[in-house]
Amino acid sequence: MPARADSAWAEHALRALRQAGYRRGGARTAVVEALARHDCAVTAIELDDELRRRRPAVGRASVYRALEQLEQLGLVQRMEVTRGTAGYERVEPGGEHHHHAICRKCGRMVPFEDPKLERAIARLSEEISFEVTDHDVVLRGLCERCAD
Amino acid sequence: MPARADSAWAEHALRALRQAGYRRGGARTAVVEALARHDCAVTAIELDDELRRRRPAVGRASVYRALEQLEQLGLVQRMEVTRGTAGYERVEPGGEHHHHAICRKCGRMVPFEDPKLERAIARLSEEISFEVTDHDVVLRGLCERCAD
DNA sequence: AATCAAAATGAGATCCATTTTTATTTTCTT
DNA sequence: AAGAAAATAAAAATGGATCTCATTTTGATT
Ligand SMILES: [Mn+2]
Ligand SMILES: [Mn+2]
Ligand SMILES: [Zn+2]
Ligand SMILES: [Zn+2]
Repeated sequence: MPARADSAWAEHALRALRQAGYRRGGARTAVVEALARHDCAVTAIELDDELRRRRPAVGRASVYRALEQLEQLGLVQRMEVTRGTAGYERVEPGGEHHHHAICRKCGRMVPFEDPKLERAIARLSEEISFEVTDHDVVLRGLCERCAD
Repeated sequence: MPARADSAWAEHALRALRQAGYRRGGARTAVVEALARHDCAVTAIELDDELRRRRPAVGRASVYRALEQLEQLGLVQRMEVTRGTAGYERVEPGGEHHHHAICRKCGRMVPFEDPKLERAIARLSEEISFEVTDHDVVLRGLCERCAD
């Protein structure tokens, strides 16, 4: 499960960025810290709203840029949360991660993890003629509240 | 595996549409037939390109409209094929379906199916407090050709 | 076959998340 | 401190998707 306000992840991410040759920069750091505060997927727009009002303000382009770099380094995971908009959430260094069940009615997102599922995916990844590095599983349906 | 040029699916879809109360219409029928011709995901833009040049031409809006209706009825499955663009492919009435491995470099999409994976998902769907009706699995990485 | 309300359609306008551009500021090495 | 490279922000551009609305088609009813 995602730990709330994971500052350990923030440090991990900042370290990895430096390691990858990126210089330190205020905007990118702000994005990392914001991501560390969220325990599930956030959209770039939401992050932009949070960071726009800062002193100094963080630009929208910088948010997208940082997210892309972080995704590239495997520090965040990108997924489509609603039609046409992507959500981002941090990836824990240990490799532990979760997937999501998304309510088609209200949009609520419920995270889950399942070792059996992961095992099936791991096995499958070996079998197919494809060098699999990531995977994504989305369950869709109705959440508790919306189920008639 | 997806059967090539599945006209049985087209008839099935057309029947389901009528059944759902839709009148018959040239544009929608053209979209159904186009989908039947593709054995893996196609984007709305690709369908639009195919159908625009017809006599009479099918409008972009009609393509999107038909796709949404078909998805609503569970006749097609929507998925994000590349950043920001959705792909659609037919859903076989029997419930058999496949998932995709997508190359992050060249975009190639390789379909696969795996009973063990499906079983893991089915079990999981029972366990969580969510009325799961659909699922989607995407493996990402490098295809044979692009793997260094 | 003629009528007509409802449904379907297509062209273009519009929306909006994301990307690109560009001028300016910051970082960091020398 | 100086300079080259990297980072940033604001604005413009892009492009897939959606909306609008005038026109055409459908299918039930006469
Ligand atoms: Mn997993
Ligand atoms: Mn499946
Ligand atoms: Zn819900
Ligand atoms: Zn490839």
